[in-house]
Amino acid sequence: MAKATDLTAHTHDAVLRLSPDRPEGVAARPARPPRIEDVARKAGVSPITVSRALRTPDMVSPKTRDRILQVVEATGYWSNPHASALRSGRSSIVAAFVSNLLSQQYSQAVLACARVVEQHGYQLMVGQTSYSYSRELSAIQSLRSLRPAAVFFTGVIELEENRDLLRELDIPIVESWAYPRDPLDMLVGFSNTDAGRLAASHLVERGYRRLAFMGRSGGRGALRLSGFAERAAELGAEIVETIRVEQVDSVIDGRRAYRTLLEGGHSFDAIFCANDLLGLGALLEARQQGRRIPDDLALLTFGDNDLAGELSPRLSTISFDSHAMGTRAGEMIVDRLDPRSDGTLASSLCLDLELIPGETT
Amino acid sequence: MAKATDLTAHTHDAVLRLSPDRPEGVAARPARPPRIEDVARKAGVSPITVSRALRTPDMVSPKTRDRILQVVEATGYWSNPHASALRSGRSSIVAAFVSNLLSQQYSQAVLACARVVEQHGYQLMVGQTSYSYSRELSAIQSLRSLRPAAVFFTGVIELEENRDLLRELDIPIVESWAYPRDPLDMLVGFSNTDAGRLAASHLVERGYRRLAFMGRSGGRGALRLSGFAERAAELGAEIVETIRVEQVDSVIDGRRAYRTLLEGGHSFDAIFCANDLLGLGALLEARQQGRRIPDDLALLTFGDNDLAGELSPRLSTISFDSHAMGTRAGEMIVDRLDPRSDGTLASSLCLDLELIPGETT
DNA sequence: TTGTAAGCGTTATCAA
DNA sequence: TTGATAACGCTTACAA
Repeated sequence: MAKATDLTAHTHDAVLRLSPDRPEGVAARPARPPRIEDVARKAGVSPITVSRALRTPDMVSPKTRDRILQVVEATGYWSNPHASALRSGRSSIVAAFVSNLLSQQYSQAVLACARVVEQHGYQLMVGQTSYSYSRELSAIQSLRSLRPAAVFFTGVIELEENRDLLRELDIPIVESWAYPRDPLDMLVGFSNTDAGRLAASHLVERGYRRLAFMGRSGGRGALRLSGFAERAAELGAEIVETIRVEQVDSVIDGRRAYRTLLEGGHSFDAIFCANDLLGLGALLEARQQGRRIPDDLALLTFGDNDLAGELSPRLSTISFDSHAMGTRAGEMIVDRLDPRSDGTLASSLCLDLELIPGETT
Repeated sequence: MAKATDLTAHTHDAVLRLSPDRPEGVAARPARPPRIEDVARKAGVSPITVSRALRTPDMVSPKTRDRILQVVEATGYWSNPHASALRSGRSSIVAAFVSNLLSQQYSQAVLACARVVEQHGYQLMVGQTSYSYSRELSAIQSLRSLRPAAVFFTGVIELEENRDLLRELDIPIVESWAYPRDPLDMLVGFSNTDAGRLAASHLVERGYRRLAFMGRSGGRGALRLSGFAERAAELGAEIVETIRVEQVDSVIDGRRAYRTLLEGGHSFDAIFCANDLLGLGALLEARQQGRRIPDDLALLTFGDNDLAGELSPRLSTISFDSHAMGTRAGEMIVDRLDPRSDGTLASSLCLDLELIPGETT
């Protein structure tokens, strides 16, 4: 790939420099940001009143409040989140932990969540847990002193010890991407078991009987497989081979999984790929190897990947709305954190799965 | 897409619950995390010595240090980042701002950067600026009181006022994704102008003369276009049409751009797509419309998207290593923050671009 | 090498 | 409705 070097000549980019109209004589902002005390002095009140004007405006008289807000505006005051967090024991940070930052689905959910919480004055801090219990533990450890306002996981916490630690944080927690019976706190999920069942139903309905499965070996992959196997058995179809993959970072993993599947030597007429990149990779590899799809081989994938519907043939897929998932998670969080909330927002939600038939089944 | 509902029955996921071997009689951890004072008391030293043992181990005698670290381990102590940041005026947060969180390239760079800084005890906070000056401003505003240890931008800061604000933070700043003459501080970039020039050279060399361009209308898109136009003119090729797109979120935008291009009515034999999703979309749309590639139409794209090389036909592309970019950015940051650094690490780097010929030119 | 004292900027608590 | 005071947990500055 690209190497760094100073030997080759590179053309400098003629980057646009926009100079705003800055009034004459206005000095550059001071290096030290204004403190609450500066605002208080200029508004002729005490610091605590400024704090109240910003945090609980109802407790300050409209006249005083307006004067303060004017000074805040003029000085560009922004409260120091560290001081605030230290004193109050609660920060304005919402922590989000993603199993894999490179996966578009997780990013999408996190981004949607960020949009919602940012509108309510919180900031999203993203971390990665890499599907690992130890990474999960150190992530949670750091939360203990970070004291975020809330946490959002793109997954559920399995390790009992980590669950205990999280409960002790005593903050809103949103788990997602599955539909367990006993979430830690709040949940925006979908049923992975149903995803597998739906896959088997669809494939059998289309006449396929010799089924293969490929998916991640971890938690949700296993759930999808169990639903798939269960339903296939009910319908009298056979699962001839199961390919488990440790980590999926790119379509290349899907190509590899497909080749591994072939090496098994079993004959199969359909594959359920319980991960979007695996599905994409399998499709590309199978086509390249000259398999006619879906005549020689049917492919059904799982995941909210917009590329599935764009390829030709369009990939049949079981999908859910990861953007909505993040939005709902954000809404649950800000609702729980809002003292004026009436508490009627559901704290557990199971999103529907949608089978989007393409041209591969 | 998927709707949320409570009407449909969903199968609960039988989520694995792992119970670790926890020694009998050991109480659950206290809800209040241990403070430095707790550690100090147990180790028989003063709090400041604990602080030094963790932050500047060389200043503490090995014997004392070991005793302290043992207590730290036993108690699960983790310093309160807010208190630390408040007192020292510097937090362990590295802020990263991405133009578009959904773009794989940016995520990849940010993730790589996160890996590096996390190994040095920093935590990455991700924000999005959405290619907008006002979002950029509010992002920078929040940095003033967050006092992060450093900032990483997947882009360069154009607005002079925002540049001033950033300079006043007086922390390491890494800009990227371009090669301006005057970076704010540190830089890991590549030349967008050269990317455009390289594209024109390649297409003309392959015999194409009637060229079209599609790209984002913003800063880097404009730079790629200018290099492309410049070089095309030098080589006597004509740019028959230019499609500018405001925002690119998915391959669908590329499909749309291609259709817009057709509506122009000009004839062209090659397109340079200065954005990977535009290129992917254009390829899919052109193929669907029955264009033979590259006989009827050549396609060259720009961007570090691993899918380009996986499709058939493989997309010819001008690529750079976004992962390396993030890694370098992280290395620059930790080097600058490390008091023991000898300061020999280059603070500006221009990555090479690589033309990867596929089957579309 | 270790310790003492003070303070970072905010907000909880109590008082007016 | 507003204010005085103290404290959140850590690290700087200085002293021993």
